[in-house]
Amino acid sequence: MSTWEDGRSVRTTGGTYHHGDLRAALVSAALELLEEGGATELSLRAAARRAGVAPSAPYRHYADRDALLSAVAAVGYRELAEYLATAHPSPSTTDDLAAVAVAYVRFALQRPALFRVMFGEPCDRDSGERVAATAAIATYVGAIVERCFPTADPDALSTAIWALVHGLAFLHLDGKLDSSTPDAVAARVSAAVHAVLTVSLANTPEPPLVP
Amino acid sequence: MSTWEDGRSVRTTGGTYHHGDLRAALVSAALELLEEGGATELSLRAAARRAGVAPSAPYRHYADRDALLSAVAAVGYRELAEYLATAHPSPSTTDDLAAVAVAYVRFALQRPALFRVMFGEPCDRDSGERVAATAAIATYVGAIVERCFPTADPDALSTAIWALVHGLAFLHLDGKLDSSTPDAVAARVSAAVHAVLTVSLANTPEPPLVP
DNA sequence: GGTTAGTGTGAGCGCCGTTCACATGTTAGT
DNA sequence: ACTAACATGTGAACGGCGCTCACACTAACC
Repeated sequence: MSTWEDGRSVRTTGGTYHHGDLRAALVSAALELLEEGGATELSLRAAARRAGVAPSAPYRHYADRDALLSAVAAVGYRELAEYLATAHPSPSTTDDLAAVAVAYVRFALQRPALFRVMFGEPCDRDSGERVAATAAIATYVGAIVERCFPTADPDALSTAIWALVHGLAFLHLDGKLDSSTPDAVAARVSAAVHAVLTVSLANTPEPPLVP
Repeated sequence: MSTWEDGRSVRTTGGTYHHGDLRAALVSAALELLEEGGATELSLRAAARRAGVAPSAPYRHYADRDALLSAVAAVGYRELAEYLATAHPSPSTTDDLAAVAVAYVRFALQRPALFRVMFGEPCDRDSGERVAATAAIATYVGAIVERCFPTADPDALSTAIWALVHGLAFLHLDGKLDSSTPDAVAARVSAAVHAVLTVSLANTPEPPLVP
């Protein structure tokens, strides 16, 4: 015993049982590791080390590494949702939409490792937390699109918008698009969103289909 | 010696030196592992095992695991380019563009592990092979966009289009969008592309800015 | 107070990436 | 042709990883 000598006993947030709430402590530890050292540093053992327990302890709370990653991803989704809401409470013009898009990409670039855990890893696609969180994002985007473009096909357009912004995030994240300064990124994202939303049918040989 | 008893000696493609061209053999082995077992199965040791050499041999040709991954990614880029060119040699309408988009997403879903190596991994962003290949993709998309939308801002619109398609690929890959049947995916991609390219300015409160 | 279930421990398995001293085969200089 | 230099592959080793299992402790319940 006496591995930990401080009062890490009862007070951790949302403790569901008596001593220590390791479950939550592991998620925080994992998030810290992610912010500090990127995805490379995130291992079950490292998280356990940081939480002050033996390497095997996490398995009492998470079936395997992927399960912990899913929990981490879930808080990532929540934080992304908050971040977007902060960027604009209820976007209803293309400019508002562009602002939200910029925020989405900024989140990805500010917390690349977390973003990659949320989206880049194939793990536990079907975890309940994950599908719920992504469904929330989808409906959020859907609501925006319906406000901005009431006459368009909401399903197609909202997946398109999400994909556009998501793609911009990943392309910047992977260095396919220059992301040296935040301003340049913001400008590019904004320009891309506006460009795609102002392509007039006049540019195409086909006649416009009135909705 | 006699570790390998077959004729794996001189004939491997593009052999630059005397016996075996391990460099290329490792890439093929890595590609095979990727197709067979996903990203989990891809390790330097496994590739070396499959190539019939000791675990340390690869380090004569690749500085580390990431370097091998970059080489794998490079062939992935080439194959993606071929695949897109096959889908449509010189797209010039929105329908052509949608067809290419569908091909892009289909490639991602047919070879998910390879696609993830190409885009999902943060490794060796600055490897020469990688930047060359992605530059090729960018200019390819740029050419299409210029043919389809001669009056639009080519830079903004082509990054937007690439991001849109790339985002669609990743969202399907990660299960954020249902990808149970190829047809459903193709329909969704096509719809998204068309939706985003037919949003008329009439839907927005702002007056159109003539270019 | 004693049983029982929930939690954490410690040792251990096999795999991984990576390094290093060494062996081998190829090439080049004379 | 002989040797020196070099390029390539070997084998053992290190530490870290995910994961499992038998065991110890501790809280809770009867």
